Amino acid sequence: MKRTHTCGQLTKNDIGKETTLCGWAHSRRDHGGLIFIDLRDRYGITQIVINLQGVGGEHCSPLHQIAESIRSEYVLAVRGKVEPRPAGTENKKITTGEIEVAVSELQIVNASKALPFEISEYVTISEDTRLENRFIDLRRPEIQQKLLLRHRVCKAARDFLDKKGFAEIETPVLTKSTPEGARDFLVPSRLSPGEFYALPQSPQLFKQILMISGFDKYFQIAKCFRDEDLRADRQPEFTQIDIEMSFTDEEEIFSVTEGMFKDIFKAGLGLDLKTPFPRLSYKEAVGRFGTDKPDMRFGMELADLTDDLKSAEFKIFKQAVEAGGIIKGLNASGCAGYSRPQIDNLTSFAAVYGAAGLAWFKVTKDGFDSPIAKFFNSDLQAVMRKKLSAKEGDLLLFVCGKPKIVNESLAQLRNLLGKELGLIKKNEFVFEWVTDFPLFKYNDEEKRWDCEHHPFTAPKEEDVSKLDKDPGSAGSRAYDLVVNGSEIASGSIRIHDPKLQKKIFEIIKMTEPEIEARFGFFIRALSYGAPPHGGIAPGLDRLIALMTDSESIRDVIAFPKTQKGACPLTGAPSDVPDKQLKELGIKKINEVPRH
RNA sequence: GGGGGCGUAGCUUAGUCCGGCUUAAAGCGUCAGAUUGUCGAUCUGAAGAUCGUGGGUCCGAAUCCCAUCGCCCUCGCCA
Repeated sequence: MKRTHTCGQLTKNDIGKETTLCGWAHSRRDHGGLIFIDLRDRYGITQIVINLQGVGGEHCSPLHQIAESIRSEYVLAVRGKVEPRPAGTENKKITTGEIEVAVSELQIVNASKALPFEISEYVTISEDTRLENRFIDLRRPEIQQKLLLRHRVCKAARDFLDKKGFAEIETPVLTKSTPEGARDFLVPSRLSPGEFYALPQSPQLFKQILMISGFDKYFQIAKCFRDEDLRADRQPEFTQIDIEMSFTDEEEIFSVTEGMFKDIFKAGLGLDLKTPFPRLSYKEAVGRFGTDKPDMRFGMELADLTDDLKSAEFKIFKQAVEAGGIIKGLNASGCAGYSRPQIDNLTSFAAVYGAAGLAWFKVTKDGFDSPIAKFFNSDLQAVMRKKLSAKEGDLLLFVCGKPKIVNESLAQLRNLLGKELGLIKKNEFVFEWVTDFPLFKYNDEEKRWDCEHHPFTAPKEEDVSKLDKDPGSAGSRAYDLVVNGSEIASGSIRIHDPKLQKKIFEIIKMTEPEIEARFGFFIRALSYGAPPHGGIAPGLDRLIALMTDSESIRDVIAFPKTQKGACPLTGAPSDVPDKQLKELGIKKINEVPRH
């Protein structure tokens, strides 16, 4: 039997039609002479009815026997007539709920063993079990909707970019290891024993070479690989919508990206995004929110009180400022009622991000209530109130110390409080561009400069002259797109001058032979007429997780890995036969016995 | 590498602090039977558990101790 309709398609407009449906037996409700089966496919559920009276059969009729033998998740093909449900028995929860199919022919296409877990919206199954049985888990409509949304987003991105003249070009998955950023996944080469390919962390160099080759506007929905520890929002392989263009500038890249996101949100969620997205500089973002990816769905901005409070009689603040630190605070509005344990929780939360402590002040009608209030005279208290727009009933929280720690811990506190205080609306997406990043950050451990973004990012033109004497003051032409506190895309205008590219490598303390060995091919490419170019790469997995309100990107990846990088379904990674290793010239290190 | 949480029938959990009325309990699912308007169907009955694994303490361990494995969150890491 060939299906004529899907299980989500038939409505009262189809009443009277003959139809053939194929799908899975979602549930069976057996009333003896009357059997209902919910037939499910990815489009929906249609109730089919096997009625003894209707077909003039008896309990032992073949049709009835087949219906009785059906179990959960059997694959069925049914032929029958679309009929209205008797008045009062309509199911308003499903789109096909006004009709049912009276079965005249019923075929079990394939049986199913009893399931390891129910496909039901009413039970939460542990992720472990779900991933081990992903073939069943992926039948859950909730997951199917997420993957189908992912498809619509990819298609919208492709269609948009195609319309704008971008060409999708594939780049290698087996490529050259260019460590410097994340750890590479390595693949041993059989034909060159002892040598390795690396899986790309991104198609960065290839897309730049495509620009050099004149492809002008490139994109690729590209798999990227990084061998680092996993998180809820980090998988060892992930997908980017990788974009690069020549003869371009920030403005053009922003507008292309904004147009693409407009189409993506329309196609994925039916939402109309307002463009252009607001912009703020790195400096402003860190100043106001403590982070370069602020969640701008709510306020609660940080205030810098370093100069105001360094004179207070409070030793901890004083010492922190003398050591080159800063003092910043935020106003947890309306939280003066927090108990000591609640505040202790906030303190230990901040401690996770390195904060040595949390100074707090409850604003009451009699002034500040805090164990350390006595160290802050009324003038200082007035300044604190003013800078944080505090009113009675508020709770003021301060962290002092190294700027990085103060900003990071307060930014995290702000996010936590934003959630806890219900300042965040559901289904709201607030976009912002963060621009004007510094080009370098200092690496204390290795006593050298590191690239803030990556070494192919162009410095601000006016800062090129600063590179020699004061690299730390140089700005970059990098930009991030942030949505609801998540970095959702990152990019830059690139370096197209081979001499400048070499200089950047030198600043990050790469030696001439290292540069040659790792990036020689790329510098050579830049030397043959490289056009100015730049691009951006939205992370698809995080974007879909955000759009589907998923806790983890594992929910928007069909076959994700666990925290140890394992695939519970296939059992990867796994041992391989010695023969395979031998061919690759690889020897196992004998396990050293313990004791 | 560090911190935290979890692991008990196929699934979801209770029991674990404070060892013994536990013959390890329940709901869902499964299996058998009944059932003509259900849609998380219902009713009757049944089967189903190395309490993650290994070791130890004890008269006695799901429960206490040690080790180990797995999963999740997180710091570091992720140009």
